[in-house]
Amino acid sequence: MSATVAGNQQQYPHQEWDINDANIPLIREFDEWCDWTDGHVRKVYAPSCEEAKRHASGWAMRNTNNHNVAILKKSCLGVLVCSLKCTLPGGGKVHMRPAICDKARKKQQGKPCPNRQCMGRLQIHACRGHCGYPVTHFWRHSADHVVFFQAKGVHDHPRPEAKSTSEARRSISTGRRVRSIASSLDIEAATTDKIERLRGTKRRSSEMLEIHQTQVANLGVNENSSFSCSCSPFECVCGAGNAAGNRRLSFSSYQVPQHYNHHSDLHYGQPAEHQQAPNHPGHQAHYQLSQLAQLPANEAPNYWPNQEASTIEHSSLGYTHNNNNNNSNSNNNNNNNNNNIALNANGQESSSGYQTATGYATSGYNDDLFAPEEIFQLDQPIRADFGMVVAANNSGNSNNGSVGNPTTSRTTPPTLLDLGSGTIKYEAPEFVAQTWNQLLSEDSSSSQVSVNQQQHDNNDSKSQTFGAAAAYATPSANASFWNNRAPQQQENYPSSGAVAVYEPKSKTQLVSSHSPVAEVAAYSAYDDYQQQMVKSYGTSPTSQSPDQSPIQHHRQYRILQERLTYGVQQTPTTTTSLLTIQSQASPAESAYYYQSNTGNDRCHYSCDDAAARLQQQQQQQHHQVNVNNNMTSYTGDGQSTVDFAPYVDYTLVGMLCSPEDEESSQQQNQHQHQLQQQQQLHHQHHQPQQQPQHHHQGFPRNCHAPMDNYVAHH
DNA sequence: CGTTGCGGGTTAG
DNA sequence: CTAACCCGCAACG
Ligand SMILES: [Zn+2]
Ligand SMILES: [Zn+2]
Repeated sequence: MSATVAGNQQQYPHQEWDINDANIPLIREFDEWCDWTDGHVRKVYAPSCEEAKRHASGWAMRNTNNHNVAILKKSCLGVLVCSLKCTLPGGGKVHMRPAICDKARKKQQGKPCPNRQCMGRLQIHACRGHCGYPVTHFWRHSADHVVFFQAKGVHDHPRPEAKSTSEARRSISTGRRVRSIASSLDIEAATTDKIERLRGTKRRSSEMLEIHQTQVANLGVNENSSFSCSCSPFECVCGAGNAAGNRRLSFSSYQVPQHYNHHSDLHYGQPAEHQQAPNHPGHQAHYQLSQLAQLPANEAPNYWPNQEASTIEHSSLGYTHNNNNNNSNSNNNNNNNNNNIALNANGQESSSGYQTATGYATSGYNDDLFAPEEIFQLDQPIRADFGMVVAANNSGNSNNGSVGNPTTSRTTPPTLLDLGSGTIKYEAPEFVAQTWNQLLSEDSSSSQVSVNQQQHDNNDSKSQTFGAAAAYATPSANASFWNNRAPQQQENYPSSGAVAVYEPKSKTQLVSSHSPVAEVAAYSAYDDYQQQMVKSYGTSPTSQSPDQSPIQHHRQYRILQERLTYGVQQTPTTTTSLLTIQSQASPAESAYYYQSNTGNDRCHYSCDDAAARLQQQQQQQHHQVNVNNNMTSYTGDGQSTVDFAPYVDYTLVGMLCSPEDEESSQQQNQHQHQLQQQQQLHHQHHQPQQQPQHHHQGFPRNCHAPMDNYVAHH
């Protein structure tokens, strides 16, 4: 993960910093941008990182009032899934992006499933990854515009489609329908992710889109293969044809050039082995530096008060720890957080695993699938590409694949790590050093954990860190050690538990948010809903089934239009299990997991802290890690893994429509779920997710504990 | 029409 | 005391 903080820390357990800390850690290196951080993660982004400045995330995060001016807090809205949990033709699952705005989100719920064949409705799978509550992201800016990011909790749901995708869909929706939007979605998702990864930082939505397109173009439909392009007949953008061969190329174009973006890039294509990517430490760093200089202070939000950069602490690292902490929530007080955790890096993403998993697969090309809007044709192609690649690499698995992609996938389950990042820097003092002030804020609870993390990071991190640091930093130090930690998680796929059910009619509630409880209810409802569906149609609920009755078709048809909007995703979840399977790469790379952590972990970490940390470190590590790694093949990054998978599926997909595919994907999902469950078992605390808890019930405490200080504004 | 931030206010734990 | 949420407002695109 992240940037390295000044030396010590990492090496030492504490290293970590907390968002609430009064002092800003010195940073050596900046982390590379990660859209899909999962788990308790800490990252430090360069002032030049646009995504960071925008407080962006692949996850649908909405702003939440923590009454702390200095720290921006956001909570996860989860993902929109099909009430029937159908599998897309491609094997993927529906995983649309929830609207950030409450009003818009409400409208999304209850809409027909994008999968034409499916009679299901969209429902929100609320995030309960942080002690039963949604995963939270905290953003703070130092005086020098360095952006500090801290995430708490591991997402217990698949990744929603990329923002760009949803945007595209939206725009499109107005328009026509192309074929399988759904599939597109899936694809896109996959692709985008991939792309992003490839690019690394860049990605913005716009970029993303572009990429997709290009890719698409390149990819084209596959020839024969399974996919056909999603483009509308008239509008085919992708160029279908070629796909495979091109695919890579296309990618490469993007990716390649860029340095690696760490993970992404290379990984993709490559088989696990490559995983690593090149490190290029150097340049990035450089640029960062320069940028830093450039940036005006103003722009940045003030989350962190400026402190200036001082050089600072580095060593301390521990810096500081937080004492001060603020909490993110200001409401009241501040406490401190305590410690920090550290984790490592790499992972950044880790969690996602499930997501990834899903995925992809297929894509759908099926026309069937989608509905009207489908717009995204592009995506599909893309995926294909990816998929292709992946497939090649991994081939075997159909799973999700995972492997390859970083993007989606789960990446990492392994990854997780939280912390990790910060390091203090000595070195580049200039940059970073800062002190924060503290603002307070919530949680940051993290405290303690000292774990380290780095390793993961390493891998991931490798990529992540940029240059400068790299250069000097002790590489070894950080990385080496390792031992530490990196937690990873697996994916827990959420069983659906969380999902809100869409209740037919009435309620369209927004589930997402918060209370764990609500969700529960949903569930049950959900089941009912399904039953109903079944009865009605007689056929299997899921759309998938090839055999639909005419009637169904009609319905679907109708639905399609509605769907336009929705996205589908490929089965992400599955991945996890897959992942495990996979290959893995060398353990080394991968991160470690914390299993425990993962799900619960988070809480632990944040919440429990110390204990958690210990456990994590020790335990997790390896096992998990390995697994993860393997899975991913790709490398380190968590993310990636998953994504690829889809591809793999892809091939399979060709068949797409066939139910089978779905099944496989489902299976995967199941696996994930199982994993999750297992994890959960381990951690009872967490309960929240599984059952319905009502609000606060359970976990919270655990979680809370950590927190500490903050300031309150008010 | 939707995203992003802000911030007042409430409330469960 | 905390933190999760609700809700409205405003700027922006
Ligand atoms: Zn469905
Ligand atoms: Zn989430």
